[in-house]
Amino acid sequence: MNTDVFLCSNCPMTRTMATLGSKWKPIIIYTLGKKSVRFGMIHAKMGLISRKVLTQQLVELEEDGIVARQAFKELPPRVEYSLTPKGLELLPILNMMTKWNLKHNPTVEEG
Amino acid sequence: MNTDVFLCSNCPMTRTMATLGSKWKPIIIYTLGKKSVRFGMIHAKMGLISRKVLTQQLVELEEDGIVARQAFKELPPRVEYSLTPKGLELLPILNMMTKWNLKHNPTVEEG
DNA sequence: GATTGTGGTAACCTTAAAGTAACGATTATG
DNA sequence: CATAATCGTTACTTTAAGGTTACCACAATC
Repeated sequence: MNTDVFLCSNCPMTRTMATLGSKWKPIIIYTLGKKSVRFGMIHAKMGLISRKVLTQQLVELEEDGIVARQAFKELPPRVEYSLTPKGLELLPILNMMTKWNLKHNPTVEEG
Repeated sequence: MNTDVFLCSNCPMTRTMATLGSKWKPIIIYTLGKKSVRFGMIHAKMGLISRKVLTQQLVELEEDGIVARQAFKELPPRVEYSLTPKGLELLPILNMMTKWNLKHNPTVEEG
């Protein structure tokens, strides 16, 4: 019988979850999709996220090479975010998660 | 231009992340794989998780229909956990996440 | 009658993530 | 010189997740 202990710190799945597994990151990635989107527009689309947290998450996503940030030297400032190739490759995974959920969870109507 | 606000509460991806996106759940699912595994064995394999948290996560996974719990009427007690069909369908998704990470993140050797 | 093995539970504490509210920089506009 | 627009930052508070320790039930064994 296999009794090897699973080593979290070195597990690619755990690292992926550590990268994506926050409340907002998957939604940010989905919101960006294949487009380049301004900070204010991301914020508006996501509705309830605070600007502080959105900034934080975007910085982390950029550090992880998932999102690219492009700042234009204009005033008032304009900053656009888009997915890198690495980030784009997450879209099919997020899509599978969506399909899995739709298949197994009957849609809940609230309110 | 599309300015629709994204509704998190009704988003299948967000619901999926809410279901899976904890520190331990993906590892539990991966540890179970296609087998039926005793509580103590899961705990031993996962190394650092506390029994309290493991119990908690297993209860939630069972409530979400991802894991099945089978208690044998023996003493000392024996309880085995396994993935339901719904849970088994997560394995390829977790696998894609693993592949994505291995492709993009050079393995880090620590210690 | 003390010890072992198994799958838990209960009470409490710590830490990490997220939320809130106010402010900063810069230029154009009125 | 006050206001608006845009993308932030800073300091502080709240909330949720996870961790720690000790305990319980029950039968078999010594």
